[in-house]
Amino acid sequence: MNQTHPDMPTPAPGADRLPPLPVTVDTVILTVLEGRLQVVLVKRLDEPFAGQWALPGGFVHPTESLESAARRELEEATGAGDVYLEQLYTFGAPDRDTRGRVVSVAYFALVAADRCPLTPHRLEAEAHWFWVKELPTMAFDHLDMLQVALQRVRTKLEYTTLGFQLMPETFTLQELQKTYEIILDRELDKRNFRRRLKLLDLVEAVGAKRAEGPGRPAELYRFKDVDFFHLREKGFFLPF
Amino acid sequence: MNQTHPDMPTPAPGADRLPPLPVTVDTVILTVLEGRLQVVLVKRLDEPFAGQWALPGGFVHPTESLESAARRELEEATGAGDVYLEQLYTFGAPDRDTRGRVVSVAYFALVAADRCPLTPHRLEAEAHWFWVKELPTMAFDHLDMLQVALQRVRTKLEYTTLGFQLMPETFTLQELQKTYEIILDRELDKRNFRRRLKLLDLVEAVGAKRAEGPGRPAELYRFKDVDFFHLREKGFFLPF
DNA sequence: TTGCATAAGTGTCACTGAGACACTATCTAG
DNA sequence: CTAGATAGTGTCTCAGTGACACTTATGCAA
Repeated sequence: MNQTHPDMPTPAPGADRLPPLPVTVDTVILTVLEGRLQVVLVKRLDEPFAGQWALPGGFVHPTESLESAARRELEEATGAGDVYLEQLYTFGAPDRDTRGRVVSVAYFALVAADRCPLTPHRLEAEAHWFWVKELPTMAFDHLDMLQVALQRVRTKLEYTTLGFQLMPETFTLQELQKTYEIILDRELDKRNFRRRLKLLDLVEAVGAKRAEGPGRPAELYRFKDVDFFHLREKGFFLPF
Repeated sequence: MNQTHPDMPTPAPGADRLPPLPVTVDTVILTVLEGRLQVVLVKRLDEPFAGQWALPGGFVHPTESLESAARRELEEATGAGDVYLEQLYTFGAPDRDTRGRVVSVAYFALVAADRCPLTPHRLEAEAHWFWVKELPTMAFDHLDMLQVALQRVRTKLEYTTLGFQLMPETFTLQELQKTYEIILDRELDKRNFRRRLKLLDLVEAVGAKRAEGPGRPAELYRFKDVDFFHLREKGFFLPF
């Protein structure tokens, strides 16, 4: 065995101690807005990559957890608190920042469009929603982060209740299906989709209807309180 | 928006720069040995937790990637190179190390028993294989790391070819099934298991047989070269 | 008010994969 | 050559999935 042992003091002495590294969090904030899957990017002011777009991120403060740091970035970027947030992957290639070694813990967040005060028009110049199919050049390895996030979200959408995070309190089944379709980037069958929801007992009608222009008005639904683990035991899947 | 921007120089100046953090990797090294799922733990020599068992780990060197660091720890601990290694999760609770803030990127590895030169008897005193059902008290949050690794391995076993990493070059179908059973901690049906293998076209007979004492000798198999993504398209699952 | 356009909502059938289950084949050792 | 041990194989039932078309409820314009 070797004499490098796990974990060492921050300021404390240590013979085999190596220089500490800057640690940042970067957050992939996703929403469905205007019928498109969109991500928040902020414009960098400083070098390197000044003027380019990047994921919102920043340093981890000494006293906060990684998730707290990510949540702080999230709130600063969108104003939305109490949002679904999940650790994605940690990027630590030695050359990922041209200035020196920086380790970045990436998170992703799903924000319901109605809980997110930002729209493309209300945003200040330095932050914008971007359609994930129409991205600008991005700084660092942030495009990689986004790709990983998209893959993770699409995969988890099919076997978790992740998609619910993007819906408002009440919604029509068509809206829910549309959200799934936008994220998965393919069409789903209306009847199969609804059969599945009924089978898993995930939603309940609130008893009201909503008319969207002409045509029969749609029932409004809300999510039932389902505990995730119970669903897993029932063989939980949502592969529409 | 705020003025903390993603990523900052290591030695370079910066107004909003925060103190860098020690970054370590810890590796959950798993194998199936003596009919049990086992994990490598090393005995700590220094405080804190001196004398307790911990996952092999250490500092990330300035010039190596996170995965390289994990692989280095892996080789130091087991002598085995060219092993399946995957990033697991990053642990960064402010109080996870009593000496100060340390961020640890956890990895897990699957080592085929026959490629791993260690056995419980050949190991030096300070490192041992432990049955995952009979663990000593562990330092830091390393028990959490192990739990996360076990869950991840069990989940991925069912929809990837992860289990193949634990098999020698050639093997009998019973040995393969046994490996799956040990990791999943439940019994599998022999015929369903084999039907599945045949259906997915994952293995091929090498044409030789092996007699294990009395009884009909077993066919020897090897894994076919299968590309993972092709399998996913075919709706890849291995839920035996 | 009528009817036309629009969107919501609903059921069936065929196929495939999964789980449960028991016997036959091939070898070794005495 | 016989007994004991392990390897290897097929069927049936059930549940979930995908594909598919018509009826119902409303708004609006003539």
